[in-house]
Amino acid sequence: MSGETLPGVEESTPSRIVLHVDMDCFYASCERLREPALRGEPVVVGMGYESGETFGAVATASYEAREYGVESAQPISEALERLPRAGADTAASAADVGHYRPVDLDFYKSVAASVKEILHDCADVVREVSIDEAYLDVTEETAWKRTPDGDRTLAEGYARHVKQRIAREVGVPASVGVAPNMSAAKIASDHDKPDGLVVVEPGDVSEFLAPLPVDAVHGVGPVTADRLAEMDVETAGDLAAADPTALRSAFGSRGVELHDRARGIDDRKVTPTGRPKSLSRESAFAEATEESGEKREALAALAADVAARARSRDATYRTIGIKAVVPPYDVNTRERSLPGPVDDPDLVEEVALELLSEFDDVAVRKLGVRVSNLSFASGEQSRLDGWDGAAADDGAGVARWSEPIDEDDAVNAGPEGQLSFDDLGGEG
DNA sequence: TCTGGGGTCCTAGGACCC
DNA sequence: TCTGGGGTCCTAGGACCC
Repeated sequence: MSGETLPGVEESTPSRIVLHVDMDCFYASCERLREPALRGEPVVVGMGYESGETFGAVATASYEAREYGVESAQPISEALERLPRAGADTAASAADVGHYRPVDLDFYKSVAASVKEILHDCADVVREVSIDEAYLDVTEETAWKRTPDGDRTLAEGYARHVKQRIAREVGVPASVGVAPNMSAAKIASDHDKPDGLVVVEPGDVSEFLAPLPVDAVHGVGPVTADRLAEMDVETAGDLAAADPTALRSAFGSRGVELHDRARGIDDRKVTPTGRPKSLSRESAFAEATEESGEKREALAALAADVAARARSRDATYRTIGIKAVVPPYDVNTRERSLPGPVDDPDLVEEVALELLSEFDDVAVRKLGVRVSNLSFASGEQSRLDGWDGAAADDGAGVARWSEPIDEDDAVNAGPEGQLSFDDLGGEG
């Protein structure tokens, strides 16, 4: 029922309308965009994969490829066992082959930018979560009211409009979820992939969620799902009915949050995409290595890369860290904070190598470099010039600075933002 | 499931300060 | 001096997400 509030929940404002837009197997869709012969065929996009090779991991598998058991994050070698490569001289029948392509992130970003243009055109507030996913608050653009024939809500029509614009103007499929909050919208978009459109009206949220497996709730991963199962919590409905005190003692504040989500309660506002909190780069060795020169060389390259990326984004950093993954899979992190923010590639390398020295005598399978405690002190003005001012903090409808930069603060350059407006969309 | 890369948030102990 | 409490920062690790 339109406008109905959840039982027991004080709601002074009318229900919001949140869209979650999730591009279907986005990388594969992008490959099909420039190679239409791939439409309807099994497509596998591999990262670290090169044409004709067997190394790398699956970044995205099209739904056709998934039929063969190809999954995201799978080693390419394993994917190839389940779905041989087209064109290879295998014994497989011509019908049971897949098309393997290496990741081409620059191209995907260009496609994503077109999609995001449409999204920003359709909503005042857009939160871009990743290259292929975004939340839109469209409360101002449409309504939960039903159409005169009573068949559907205006919100559904609006969501269909967004979806069709993406399909028509960009040419890639999207699944869209519509609900009165972010959590439910996210689950709704996931509910009927690919090319889905699922609307959950206010008042129907708990009922919609109840039968779903508990890990459909955002924030419930394998570890939490196992622990919940031990508490006989298998579905979102079970979670909603669980004792919040027990959840808190088992999971802390997160437990309470998950309980709320399962009950259809999620008061988070859709806020524009913020600035990054950290920048990192990591890469795995073909096999674990103990050789010092190899490790140092790899780490130095990662350090240079991260530093360059920070500079290209006008970011300074106060903390430099490394990650060293030791077989079988022990993730070690070390970091060091500096007295003040810097933009200094040599220092990133120096500190990273110092931190690495602790791992001189052990074999590592993967290394990473990370900078954090970021500040964005310069270059904002020019970057804002391209902005049309449509996006806003808190949905207030105006772009604004929170406070003028204070000279003293600027000198001391604290880690937290001196400016509180949000970036339009990173490097999209 | 023996595992690729780029992120976010939370927790928890210790240092340090008042 | 063996001893209270609150707050913040730093570091390491863990869970989760796409």
